[in-house]
Amino acid sequence: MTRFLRRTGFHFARKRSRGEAVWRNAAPSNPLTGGDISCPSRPGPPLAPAESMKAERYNAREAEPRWQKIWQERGIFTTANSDPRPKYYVLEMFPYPSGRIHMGHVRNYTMGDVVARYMRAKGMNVLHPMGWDAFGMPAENAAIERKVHPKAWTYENIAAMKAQLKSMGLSLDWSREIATCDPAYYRHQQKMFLDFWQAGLVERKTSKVNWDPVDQTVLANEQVIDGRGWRSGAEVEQRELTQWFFKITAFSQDLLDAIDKLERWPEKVRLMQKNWIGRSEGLLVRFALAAKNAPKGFDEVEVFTTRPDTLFGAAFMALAPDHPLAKAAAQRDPKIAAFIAECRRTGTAQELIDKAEKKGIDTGLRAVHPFDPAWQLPVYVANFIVMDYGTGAIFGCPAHDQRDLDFARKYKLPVVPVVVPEETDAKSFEIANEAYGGDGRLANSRFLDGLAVEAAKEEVARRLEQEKRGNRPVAQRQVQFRLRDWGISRQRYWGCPIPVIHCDACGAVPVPEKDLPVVLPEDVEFDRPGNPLDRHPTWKHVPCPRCKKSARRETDTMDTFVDSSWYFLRFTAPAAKTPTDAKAERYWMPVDQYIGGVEHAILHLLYSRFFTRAMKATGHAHLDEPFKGLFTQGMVVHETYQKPDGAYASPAEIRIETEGEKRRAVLATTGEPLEIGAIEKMSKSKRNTVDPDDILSTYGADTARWFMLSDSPPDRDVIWTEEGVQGAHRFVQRLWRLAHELAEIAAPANAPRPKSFGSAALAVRKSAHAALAHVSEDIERLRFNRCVAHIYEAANALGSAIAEARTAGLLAADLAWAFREAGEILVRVVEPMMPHLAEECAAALGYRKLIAEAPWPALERNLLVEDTITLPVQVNGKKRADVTVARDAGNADIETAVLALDAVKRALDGKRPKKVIVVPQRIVNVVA
RNA sequence: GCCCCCGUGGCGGAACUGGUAGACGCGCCUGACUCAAAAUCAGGUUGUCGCAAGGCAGUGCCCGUUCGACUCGGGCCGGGGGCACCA
Repeated sequence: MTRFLRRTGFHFARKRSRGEAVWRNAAPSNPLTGGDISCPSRPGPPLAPAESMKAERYNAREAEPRWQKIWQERGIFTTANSDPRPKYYVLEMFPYPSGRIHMGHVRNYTMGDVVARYMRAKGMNVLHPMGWDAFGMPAENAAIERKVHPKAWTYENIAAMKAQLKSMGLSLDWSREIATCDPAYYRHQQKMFLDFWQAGLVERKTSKVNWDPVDQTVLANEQVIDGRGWRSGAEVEQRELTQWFFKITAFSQDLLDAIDKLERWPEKVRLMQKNWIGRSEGLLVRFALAAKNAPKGFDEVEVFTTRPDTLFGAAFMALAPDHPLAKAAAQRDPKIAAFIAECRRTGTAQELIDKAEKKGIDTGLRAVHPFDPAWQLPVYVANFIVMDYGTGAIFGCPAHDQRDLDFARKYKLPVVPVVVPEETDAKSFEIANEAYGGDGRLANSRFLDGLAVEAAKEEVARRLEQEKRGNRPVAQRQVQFRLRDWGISRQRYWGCPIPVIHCDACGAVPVPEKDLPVVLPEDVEFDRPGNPLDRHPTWKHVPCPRCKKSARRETDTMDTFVDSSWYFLRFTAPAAKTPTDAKAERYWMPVDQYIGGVEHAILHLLYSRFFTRAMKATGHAHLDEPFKGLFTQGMVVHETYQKPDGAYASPAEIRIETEGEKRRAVLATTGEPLEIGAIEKMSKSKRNTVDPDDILSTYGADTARWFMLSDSPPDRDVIWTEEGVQGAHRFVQRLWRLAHELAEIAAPANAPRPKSFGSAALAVRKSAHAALAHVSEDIERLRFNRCVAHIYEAANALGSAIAEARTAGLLAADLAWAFREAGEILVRVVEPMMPHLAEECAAALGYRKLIAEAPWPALERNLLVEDTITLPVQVNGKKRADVTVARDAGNADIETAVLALDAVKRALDGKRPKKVIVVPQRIVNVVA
């Protein structure tokens, strides 16, 4: 299974123009209807499935695979790059092939599919691809635990998940499928690594990492629990390792600035990214060290501050434990060394140190205040200063920084307020246990007194910039970012090899392009911890490409976030010989609508934004921002059930019993009572998962899709309930029955449009077009729960109209025509959400083509406006009556009509109204 | 600790830009069909007073702006999320 993917690519895609279907595989045409669809799985005319069954119920299990097969055979979801229509690129975050899809996937892919099908109906050339984020640790864990090769495990999982996704009836272009573990994919990633390197966007440097000594690998921060490796339980060490980095910080400012232009991104995500990048403007200030006891080679300390205005409130200076000066001081004072060692130890237990006390030790060194040579500040080493932000040293101003205040109180340092809130007396302003971080005027600050905070910052910067010491200004303005470079080295097997060869003579040498890809060797053992690439007998040993002497391959592989940072670009031309095809990339990018979980709000999305910029810089892309529209969907959550002994029971094992409005859960087998617990994210540990396979086989894909969209706004969590699913399933059946009822009474497919419509027919048309208008708008704004409500409403209205027509006995031609129109609109607007049912209903209505290929109905706007309008009438803001007037009635006429109403007369009690407010087309308020 | 978001019936949620609060669904109640049940169909369902017509209260709590506030402003309470010694 080396090439499981058949990449047909765009050049093989069939050509077709809009509206002209090419149905090469179709069964012989029905002579009466022309290019009919027929169902390859069953003989007979197109109406067979609906008519011949004559069953009372819609059988999703039989119908869904049948339609899926027809769609596939017609290739209607295969997208051509050469299509002249405007493009629309819909993408859902591709899955990790864990082996089974979960409900979160069902929700995610359903949403994307609704958008894709809608845009297709609106005449767009839609790209809606799918692939696999196929590298990663679970495959290696499986290899260790179950002795399966990561590759075999991964591809088996892909096959299983693909089958599951297919059963959902998603309109995906499977011809573009990619798997990131395929050398055909990662070779381009290696090429880009080299290009980035050449462009100065890759760097090799040492950094501190969490090292698991048992598993012999680097752990990500989230894999360290209470200072121990999550798998091995071994105490994690801080190690200095030489690693490869992508220089994402080269784009810090641009990544920040561009966020404002991402208008179709959730505000929440934009804010999270801004905070993550964490820009702050400040001043680098050089503090001279008092000469008498400064260690050799140190005559000053540089400090970064965002509050230079508070310089006269300085009480101390503090150094990070890793600061070079702290290390120098430790060498001659064992007490300082001991303190630094203590800081290192608490360094791993994240949660605990968060609340840890501010602690420090006086080094005995003294720093000189930049504005007053006679003023010396004690220099401490402190546990709350980190080396990798700013300069690893600060000056502490206790009055205006809580941490500094806590520290000052502990070590009895002076607390002098230098910023005083407006309209507060500087003399009486005191700091107790809360630092003052607000705005105000400067005080106790010599030449700064009376200035506003901003002006004081400016004044300090101006003065210190001009002052020189040793030929350099004492201070300079600086912008700091919280964002760090992206370390991509992982001591792992199942990842993209970093295409570098280490030579003792030449250093790190790029693998020549002709030797790409560097393919993972398949003969590896997982019997020992550590990276199998590192101990592979042959793979590692290669001649240096430059000097030909024996050299070693880089055995680290890339962080899997790299794989997912450009897959959306690869989808535009998945078979291209270069990472991207310029023409296809230009046509398709950016992704118009990207849909996925909020958990990727920062890392994946920020890395992708960086990668796209880096690809632009190296000529592989034409734009900076890959995702024009982003939507983050909520989770699927479920009730939990606990037995008296605390063990959890799964939804499949329980039964809900109701007594009036009381619900209680019991174990289905024994009737043992269960406690209904909190509604939580579906997880194995709480056993509150629902298997999509069970739902799909019991109710069918359409029911699952419909329920996923119906209950909650898509960005919020949706509670999966059995009752809700059954409700969705009832609607599936109801629509199906409705279609069959309509088939009996509606006008034939090509009946001529009546010249005019009576009131009954008009009402049917109005309700259908109102639904059409609402559904269109709500899909465009991704408000799927409202689409669902409007479809319910339309179906209810249509059902009532049919019942009325039945009662009346006589069916006028105009009403029969309106019924047909309404039925077709209803089926069409249902299709993005329940595509199989829509096809089935359309067939029942005598529709001869695929509804999935039918254009979106044209909206007749004039049906949305009424001749008369009913306005609510308020008296003093409380609704008392309604008034019906002509749509274009003047305010004076409305006022007269309102004052004539009984309810208004009663409320006014014979008095004259003070005022009558008429809000056109909205409301009337009478002020008594 | 800092930043952000959210509080509406028994439940999930509607309510466009300040203009009829509770659309639609779930659940529940009543009725029809049935020997019965399921399914289906019809009706009801914010609370409260009332036989009714209708009245009163009501969108976490308090205050304000407005002819009019779920919506805007201030304060508080509760829930969720992000970041975390970021100088």
